[in-house]
Amino acid sequence: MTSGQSLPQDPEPTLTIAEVAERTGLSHDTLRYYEKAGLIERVGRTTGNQRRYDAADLLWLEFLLRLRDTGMPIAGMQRYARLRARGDVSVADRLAMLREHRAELADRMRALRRNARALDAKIHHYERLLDEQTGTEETT
Amino acid sequence: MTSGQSLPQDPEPTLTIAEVAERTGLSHDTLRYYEKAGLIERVGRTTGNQRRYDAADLLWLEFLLRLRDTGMPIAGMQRYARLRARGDVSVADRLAMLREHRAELADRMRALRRNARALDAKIHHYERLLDEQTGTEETT
DNA sequence: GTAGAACCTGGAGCGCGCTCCAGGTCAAGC
DNA sequence: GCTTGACCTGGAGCGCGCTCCAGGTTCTAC
Repeated sequence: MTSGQSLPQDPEPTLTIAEVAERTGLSHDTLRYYEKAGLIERVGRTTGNQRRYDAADLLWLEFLLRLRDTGMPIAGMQRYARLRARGDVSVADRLAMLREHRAELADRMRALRRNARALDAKIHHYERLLDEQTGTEETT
Repeated sequence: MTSGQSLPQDPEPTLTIAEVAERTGLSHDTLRYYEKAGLIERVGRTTGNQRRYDAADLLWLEFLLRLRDTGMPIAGMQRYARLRARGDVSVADRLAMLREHRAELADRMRALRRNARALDAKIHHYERLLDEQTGTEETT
């Protein structure tokens, strides 16, 4: 019933911060910062107060990274994390957030495609220009 | 021979900073900042030292915005602007920069599409989940 | 049991891309 | 010619998302 796809296997909190940093590409500092910022719910600890992450933490971090990489600011992720912490009652709100974020992403992707086409045009322009220059110089 | 498409009409420097701000969406401060940073070559001035932009300035600004909006940092734009200032001899270098930038843009767009698909999956998951919840509550 | 690496905390600092401010000059309308 | 709003400059400040630091604790290997 609980998830567990495509990841290590242990549902137990066994990953050190260094291992999670390695897997997510985040730095130790960023992981601690995200936790302090409330993006990650309090991570498990050893008796000696060192963090031990589990597979679910890793999945959640990967999701956060998806939000981040699609342009959601930390404040947005905090809002989402707070909703998530409230459990199933917040599913509708989370869905609304995701839909809105998805729509903004679509807008930005459209804009990028427009700009990419314009860049392509400029590149082609320069390619032609260079061909001419080179041709001219060769005949000199 | 000099350009002049799709824009006002006057090749003369007649646009005040306010007008350029309006057309580009940049603030007055940002326009001055870009000039100070060397992104825009010294803009024309009135005898009273006030800026007057011409159509070419506007085209260049629009191009800069395209670079910015596709993720090029200021330092990159500065490099490009310096090349441009050297004239035709730098066409090959500018082309190389544009190609590299275009390739990075393609990478980022690919990553965005991947992330967008993952978000869609999550959204659909929540939609199904919500349907179930709602259904359950209705029968209560 | 001890060395050395990994980890902890709170808080300061940084790079980026602007944005704001103070204190002045200029221009357009009356 | 005067007012008022737009503009000027140099430089300080800001919000974001980390990143670094000091000073201490814990873990691992020997």
